Amino acid sequence: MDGMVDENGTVDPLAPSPPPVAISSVGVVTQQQLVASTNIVHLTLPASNNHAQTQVQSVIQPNQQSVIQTAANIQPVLGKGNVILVSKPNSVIQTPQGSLHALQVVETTASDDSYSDDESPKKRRDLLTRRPSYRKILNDLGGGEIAVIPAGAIQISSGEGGQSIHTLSMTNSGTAGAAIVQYAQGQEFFVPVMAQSGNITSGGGEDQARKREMRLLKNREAARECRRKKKEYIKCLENRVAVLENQNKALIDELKSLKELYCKQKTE
DNA sequence: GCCGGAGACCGTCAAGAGAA
DNA sequence: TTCTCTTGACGGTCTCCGGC
Repeated sequence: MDGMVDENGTVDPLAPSPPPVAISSVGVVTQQQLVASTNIVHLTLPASNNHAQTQVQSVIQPNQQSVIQTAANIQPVLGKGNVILVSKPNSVIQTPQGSLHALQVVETTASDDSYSDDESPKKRRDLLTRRPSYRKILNDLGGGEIAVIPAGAIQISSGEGGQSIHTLSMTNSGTAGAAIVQYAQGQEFFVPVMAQSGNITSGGGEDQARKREMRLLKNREAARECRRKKKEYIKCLENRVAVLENQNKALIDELKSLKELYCKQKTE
């Protein structure tokens, strides 16, 4: 999706992504979530007081400088050689030639095999030219699991040894077609319910109407999902714009100071 | 309060792509 | 070839806001 920069420096968000990279932590990075094809990485850095943690967002471009954007000001927890602008709402950590010692960029082999060597040239070209669907983007972003769930409450065990059980409750599950599934922390998603086998009629007109109803219901839900993904995608792009603008600003500032330094040395 | 424009959201249709 | 999924396009509804 990103990583295609034209001669003007503009990034084409619809351009295909390079193979994703994973960030392994060295020291300060305690948690990371790889957002693969957009190459946006969410990191959680320990704040200086050991209480709060600081969310940062990074855009990793394999052949370019990396940018780390922070949602809030962070303390300079990284080693020497890094440029950290903590006075601005969106800080930038520049890593020219790997000067960001806290992070290592490593190639992954497991998360994406779409660039394997035995791919046909045609398929490769398709991958390079075709715009990925929002679903693919969202899957790359780490979400997007779709499940068909029977009516009733579901418990999910996410911790080791059965700790941390979450309960999903389904509302309006008695209505035909679908139910809202509510997650414990207020998140909701919509699950179409499969037609019960006893209710399916074999009559011509009625069957047609039922089929149409099902199609409309599915499409309605698909459209809703598509819009949601599109919004998320646009948000992602906006974040990226902000990150790149900050990077641009930082580079301009750096250039300015280097120029001044050069002029000073020249006059001496 | 009323009206009109803007923006957000929704449902539906249609076309294209990919899977079966 | 058929089916399903995804998404752009279109029109409708609702809400908010500024002007009158």
